[in-house]
Amino acid sequence: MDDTAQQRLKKVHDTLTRAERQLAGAILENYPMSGLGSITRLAEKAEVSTPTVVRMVQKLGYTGFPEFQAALREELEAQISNPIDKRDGWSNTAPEEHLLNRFTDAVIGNIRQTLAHIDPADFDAVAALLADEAQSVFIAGGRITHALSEYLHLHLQVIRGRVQHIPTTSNAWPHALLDIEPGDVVVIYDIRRYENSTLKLAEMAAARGARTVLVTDQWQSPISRFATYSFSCRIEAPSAWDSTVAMMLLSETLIAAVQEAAWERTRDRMGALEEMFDETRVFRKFV
Amino acid sequence: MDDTAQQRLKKVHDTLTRAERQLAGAILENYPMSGLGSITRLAEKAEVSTPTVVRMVQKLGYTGFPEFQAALREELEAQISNPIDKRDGWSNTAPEEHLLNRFTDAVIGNIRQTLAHIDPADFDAVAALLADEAQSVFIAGGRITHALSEYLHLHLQVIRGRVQHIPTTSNAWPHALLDIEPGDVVVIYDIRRYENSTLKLAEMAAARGARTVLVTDQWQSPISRFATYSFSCRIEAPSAWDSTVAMMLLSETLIAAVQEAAWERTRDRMGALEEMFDETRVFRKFV
DNA sequence: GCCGCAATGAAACTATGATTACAAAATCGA
DNA sequence: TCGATTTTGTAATCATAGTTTCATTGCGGC
Repeated sequence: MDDTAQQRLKKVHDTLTRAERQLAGAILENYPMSGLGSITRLAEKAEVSTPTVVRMVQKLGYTGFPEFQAALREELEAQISNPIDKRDGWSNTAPEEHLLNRFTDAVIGNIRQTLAHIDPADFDAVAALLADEAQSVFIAGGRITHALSEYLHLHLQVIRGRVQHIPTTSNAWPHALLDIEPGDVVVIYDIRRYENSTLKLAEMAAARGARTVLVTDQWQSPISRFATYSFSCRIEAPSAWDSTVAMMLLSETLIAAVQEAAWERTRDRMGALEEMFDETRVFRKFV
Repeated sequence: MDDTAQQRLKKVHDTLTRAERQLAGAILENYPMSGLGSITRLAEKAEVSTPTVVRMVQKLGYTGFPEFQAALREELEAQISNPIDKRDGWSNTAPEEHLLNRFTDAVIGNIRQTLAHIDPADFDAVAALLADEAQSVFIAGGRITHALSEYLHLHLQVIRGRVQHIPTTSNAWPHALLDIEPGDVVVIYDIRRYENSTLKLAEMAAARGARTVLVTDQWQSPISRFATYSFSCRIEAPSAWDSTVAMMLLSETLIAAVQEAAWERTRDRMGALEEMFDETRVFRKFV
């Protein structure tokens, strides 16, 4: 039982209570610095009471806070005096070459590249477009990107009305086109291998006078010819498949921007949604 | 006058008295650790009295020992914190405070924290579990996480057979339980607000002898009580909603790991899938 | 050698930190 | 839904850390 405090924290993590977990999280957040101040500051930072801190460090096996703190200091000292410990990886418990670290490296690279290529003006313009209830919004995704399109749709639905999801994976999508009017916005996710149906959809939407927002990969879907706005995201990963994390990030950031632009409305709609959830909970109980 | 304590110590070194120099030497001896204990221990170690310590740190420009100590902590933190954090701005064309940069900052932080909490051994164990076709795999997600669960399901389907998706948002999920047998694996995504139906599902799956893999947020879904393996991901973001990017990253990394573990099979299945796509493309043309 | 000044630590004091006891709140199980 | 149990924070208590006061010591000049 002479593990590091970090190891002990993880080991007992499951047996901890809510407040204690919250505290454990705060300690691990910038370990081990946060544990070096007074018990009061640590408690404040974790938004728990000081007795909770005492109780938790005792669960960890220390006699009290000072002993815990002394242990932290020792660990820290060992860490600094040992220059070999570079802390390069993302998971410091896994070796550098572990897939967790390799994959994360690649994804962070993707994010960096993606952000570097996005024009903030375009981003803002698209956010404004999606926030404006004057036109309808249609969201379409392909086989892989279906999850993303669904995710965007789910959130936009809360923010505004007149949002429709078009899954191009089924063959019912042409029906959705009937509702598209000039000026409407069509958001399309399309990464390799680019699908025929999605291209067709973009083409027909453009023909009907819709404005198209394309979220694609770095090689650019053929749809970009029809697109009013186009964002290319890096999707490379050490895997047989591509990584859509960067696209997810862009989508979430868009959602946040749209929500910010239409906050009054969003708040009202969220409130109404909450109420409906509360009502339906009665039904859930019978399931 | 905002040098480091070390610089200040050297600067005023000549103007110090005998006992103070002795103290300064002790502090510099293993800087900055020795300054992080109590004033008493530092005084003892330097073989001077505590008032001497107070007087000297005041000569250094601090109001008192606590302020001096806080300065040391800050220096130390800056020293050990990961340089990747220090990046100013992800999109160099957008201002620092643009949502694109703020959101990405938060997400990168989430990823780091998430990775720090994941036990590589657990990760490997889950990957092996999901790669093994001996047992069936069931994947369930809630309202927000439905997209993630669908994404995982889509990919696992290519890698292996006997994978089933359970959308807990519909009320048909209890039917899926009929197929669960002891030893089967149930992957559940659950973030706040934790849903009753998902909890119920986990409970019933556990009762049927299934092994549960939980992907949850840092506050931990109540399901963790039933879970064989549990991964907590940071989901905080400057938005009215949470960010599931870290969960997406974990999911993709899992997919990559499973695919690697069962590469022969995956390759065959991917090939067969390609063929089917080629055939069905004929149908698409008529759409 | 004596005086005076600066330096220093002992001790008293104050403030803050850590712990404990207990009651309120939340959660759980029937 | 209600009672029992656990969790959690408030407030009181205790301990230690930090500061200040002041007497003692050491040192240089007269």
